[in-house]
Amino acid sequence: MQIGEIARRTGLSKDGIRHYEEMGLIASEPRAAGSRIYREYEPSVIDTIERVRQAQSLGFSLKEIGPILRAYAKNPPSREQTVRFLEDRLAVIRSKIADLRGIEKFIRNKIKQYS
Amino acid sequence: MQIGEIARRTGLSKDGIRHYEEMGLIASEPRAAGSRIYREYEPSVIDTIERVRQAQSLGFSLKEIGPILRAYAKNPPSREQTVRFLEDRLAVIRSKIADLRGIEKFIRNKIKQYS
DNA sequence: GTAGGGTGTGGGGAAACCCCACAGTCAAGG
DNA sequence: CCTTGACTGTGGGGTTTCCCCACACCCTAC
Repeated sequence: MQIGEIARRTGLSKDGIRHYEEMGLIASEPRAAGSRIYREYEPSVIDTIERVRQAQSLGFSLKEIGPILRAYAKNPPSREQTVRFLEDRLAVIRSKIADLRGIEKFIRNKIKQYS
Repeated sequence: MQIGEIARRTGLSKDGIRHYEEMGLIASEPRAAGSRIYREYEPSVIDTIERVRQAQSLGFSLKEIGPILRAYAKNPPSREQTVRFLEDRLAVIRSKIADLRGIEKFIRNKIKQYS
């Protein structure tokens, strides 16, 4: 598969895909085309990209996701590990929510003052 | 006041202060020192920096904050304008909260699945 | 006069891409 | 056979909010 199709199927731009590849999140087989080299992807990278996006939505950076993907591929974590992991993330998300709630409250108070 | 004192009083690093200045958020009087020029700040920039930080916490980028500061200095907005403005921000914050809640729910479901 | 603190500029880096230009590849159509 | 159009590659710059050097100069105190 060429980069364009991966892009269409994942919604991630070509630049984004190349970026993921540079970051070591996905891999391609170089295919010679005249004097040039084109990237040839296996369809499975689509799944990988989707997993990456999920991990991102959990608040991980791409740099963190690389090791995670690799660890996962080598030996999928136990249920317990997974649960612990998810609970950690839950805590992170909740603290972000708490921060935003603080801001929300701040704004509401301001509005009260002004109206 | 020199940059170091501003930094100490605001918690913003010297680099950060120079950055704010480049962005046009604060100003300094150049003061000659031998063959060099040092920045000399008025104490009021401390307040300005604090206002900038507040605006940031409301979700504004530095680029947006410049015009806001200037507009505010020229003619402070009416109560109505202020309220409308704050309500907009409130909406933004709330939608961010909603996004995070979605993620929270997602993680909670995952945890249920696994445990 | 030298040490120690402050300050200046310039440059590189981080995050996760976007966007543009220029150029080569390839298949279809005339 | 050649052109056209869609696709791809690389290289470079830009975004945002600073951080972190390195090197050099300023000034004060001892």
